[in-house]
Amino acid sequence: MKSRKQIEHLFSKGKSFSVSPYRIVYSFENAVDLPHEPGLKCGFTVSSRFFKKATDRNRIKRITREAYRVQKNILEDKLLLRQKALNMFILYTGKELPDFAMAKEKLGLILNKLMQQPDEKNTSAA
RNA sequence: ACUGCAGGCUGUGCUAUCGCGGUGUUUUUAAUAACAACGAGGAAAGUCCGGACAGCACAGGGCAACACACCGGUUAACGGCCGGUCACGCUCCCGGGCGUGGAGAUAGUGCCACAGAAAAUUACCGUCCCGCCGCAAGACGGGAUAAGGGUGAAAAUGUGAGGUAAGAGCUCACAAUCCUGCAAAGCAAUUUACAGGAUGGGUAAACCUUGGGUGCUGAAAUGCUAUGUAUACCCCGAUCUUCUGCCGGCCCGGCGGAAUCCCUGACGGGGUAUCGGGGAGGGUAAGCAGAUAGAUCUGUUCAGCAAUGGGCAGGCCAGAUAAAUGAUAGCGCCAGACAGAAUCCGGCUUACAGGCCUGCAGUAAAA
Repeated sequence: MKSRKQIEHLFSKGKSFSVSPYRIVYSFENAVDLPHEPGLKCGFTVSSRFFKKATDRNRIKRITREAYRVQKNILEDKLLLRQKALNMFILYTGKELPDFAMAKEKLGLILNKLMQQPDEKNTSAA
């Protein structure tokens, strides 16, 4: 996610949940622009309140981004199947530096949880 | 070889797979895809100085504010750097090395804790003289005195002699510091020498004085494009779509008459502009420029003690905009410190595991 407007919209209107050191803000949209592309946009952020050094924040974002990249294709397939777009933001709320194995495990849990969210939304909207 | 000091350099490497950023080439209508090379630092940090660049302001001068202050050089500039000079301190193998500092305290005002009599026209003790009382010791009163005591970070330049009632730079000799003049050396700071004068506590990161200097704001600067309320509103100017009479100080005003244009089937009703400039408000949060070829980098050579500068040859070396360097596996070692570009440079300051190099000194061994 790169657009300031989309991010502001996401944080004001989106839903959220937490998985231990992470907090996820997400919002499903109707995929109208590109029906053959998975409309999955994601951003990452770390609070400078807990990590004052820029190197530490970069490290956390890189590890999280890599853990997301390795596992994201299952979510893309599911979105393509349902013709939905998903905007999401992943915030790191922990206070200690994570390692990659832990980040991979947690991102797996997060993606699984997101896979089940579209059903809920469709039923509630209907 | 080890130790210490000083200075400089470096600061995980390779292979494979997957992935990220802009660029180039090819492909595609385009999106895109494939391939290629490149892709954080010595401090990118703190944002402390100085510039470039941009916008605004700007006759000249003054006031205020701010920082600067031995001399010369260097530079785009600097409070940086280099070289020199003086004072003080530390070290020393006594040649030197290192550190700190440098307009003015003799323009003026203020301040100097505690202690001490007194912190700048100093009299507590002491010393001396006079008066008075007393046999005397001495007490009291008046004066002189900065030699001695004690306090302090600091006490009126130090030593000796003369001098005196006792003393005092009061006088003299030597020494110290400062000022003035002058000679020699040096671009200069300054050094050396001579003559005359003075004896004055410290503090200017207290106010202040002197000198030369500084416009203000920062890339969220700034310029352009697109979208759009919008044929909106207000003001000004020009052209014009009107002509004419009366009222009114004037008018784009009011009343009357005549004519014309547009919309509407018509009565009727409505409209009557265009262009340029400005004001006030709203919307968008997109793109491009700024923005990465430069006080540039590498090598070499010349000038210079050096900082630095010139010449020649070659190179192009991050450019994002929620913001790119990661993951996995293997090998290697001392097991990877401090730490992440955001307009760009020159410095300063601070942080930093380990490794390497140079110089000096010491110790030990060998020749």
